[in-house]
Amino acid sequence: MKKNGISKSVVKRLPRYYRYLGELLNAGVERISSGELSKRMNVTASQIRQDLNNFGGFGQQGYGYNVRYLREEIGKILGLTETHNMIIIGAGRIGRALANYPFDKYGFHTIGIFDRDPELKDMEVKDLHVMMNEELPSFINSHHIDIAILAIPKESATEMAPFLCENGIKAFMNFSATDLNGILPKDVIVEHVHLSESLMKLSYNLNLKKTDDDDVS
Amino acid sequence: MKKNGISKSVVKRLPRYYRYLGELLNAGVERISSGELSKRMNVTASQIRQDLNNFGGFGQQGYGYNVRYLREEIGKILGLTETHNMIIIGAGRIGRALANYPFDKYGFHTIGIFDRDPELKDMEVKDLHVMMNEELPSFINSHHIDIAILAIPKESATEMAPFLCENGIKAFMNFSATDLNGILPKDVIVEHVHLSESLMKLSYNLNLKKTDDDDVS
DNA sequence: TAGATTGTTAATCGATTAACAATC
DNA sequence: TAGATTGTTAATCGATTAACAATC
Repeated sequence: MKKNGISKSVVKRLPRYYRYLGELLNAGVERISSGELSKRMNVTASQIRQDLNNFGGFGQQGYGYNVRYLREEIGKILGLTETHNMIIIGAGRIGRALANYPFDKYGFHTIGIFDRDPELKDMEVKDLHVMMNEELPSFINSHHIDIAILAIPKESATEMAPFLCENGIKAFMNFSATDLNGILPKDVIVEHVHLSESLMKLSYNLNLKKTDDDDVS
Repeated sequence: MKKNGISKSVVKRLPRYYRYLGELLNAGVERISSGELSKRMNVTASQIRQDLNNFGGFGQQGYGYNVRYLREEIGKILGLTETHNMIIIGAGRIGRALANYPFDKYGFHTIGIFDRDPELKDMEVKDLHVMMNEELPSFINSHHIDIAILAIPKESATEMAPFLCENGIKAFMNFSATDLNGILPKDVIVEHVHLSESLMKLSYNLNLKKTDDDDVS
């Protein structure tokens, strides 16, 4: 197995580069130097060059980087040249909102949304109809699913995630308040979105600022 | 101004400690050692002790940490002892889903939801009625708002965020695909939730795994 | 060619882990 | 008291920044 030499910090920055390059492209900018980009993105030019050179030399001395080309290359690295099929587990407000979210723009297509509540069966969500959890195994079996989005409470998530793995799911975007620790095969990929914890970080910083301001006065 | 000596990496872990301690408390666990907690959380015991000792000595040699006490102290550090009022900008699916999200559990109360679309005016969302953006200044003025959640597209966000700052907002939870770079006062706090970029990270890792698997076969 | 800017090596900085004396 | 486990210092590791030779 090829060892993965790229650090998480670098990978986390790739989508951000991709986004800025997209904006530049839209603005009709043809080329950009690491120095210019660093100013826009509020990072060091050094970091940009280091990050990119993990994957190859995409620039040219004396010229900089071709915006379109660099964006395409980062897209390839991120796997955005292929489309990804997703299912959403949970047809509550969050699940439905995510089904309507414009992920298609980047090739992430939601092709199924599931719930356990019979009341929601067949409910129309975007261009889909809510299916029951019992239908999951056969659906997964007959479609190629890359990602399952868990839009359910943590109790359901700890139950559903292993079940989905048994049925072949290899990657999750998890909105529930659990890390799914120790209940999934080690090769399964999980991306957590802990909304409450994001608010807590905000709260911490607000609290900090308040204390600082008090010191000043 | 008291300089903030706590690193972002540490702060990011605090809500997670808080969550695990809450689970332990619910499970009736009275005390826990850094070693025990480290196993559950998949971090080193050293890191836990280092992290906590940034804020004070909450443990006791030979005993460990009292779960209830430690959780309370982390709650204080995170500012969860006070309630926070929030407004949601954007009454689309995401905005409405967030209005119904159980943030109240941690003292984050949504007291207003706004949109620019007259069609949505007065629409019922949870226990609220959608207000128009024009009403924002007077609403902010007559209520104490800690956080504004931006559940709008990036074009609207780059317009609304500075406007909200002018009207006294000091912290944002930003769901739009922009960093709001350079358009806000430096003391304003922003927490970004870039959902598309989370999917891209997933995609990167899926891509990586696929390549690795190919090497093996 | 001269100027600009990359790719890359070396230096610095910060975060994580290890170790252990203090102490409950 | 002896055993356990913290708080904290020291060592290691990794990530970021600086510097500069290569080169377009």
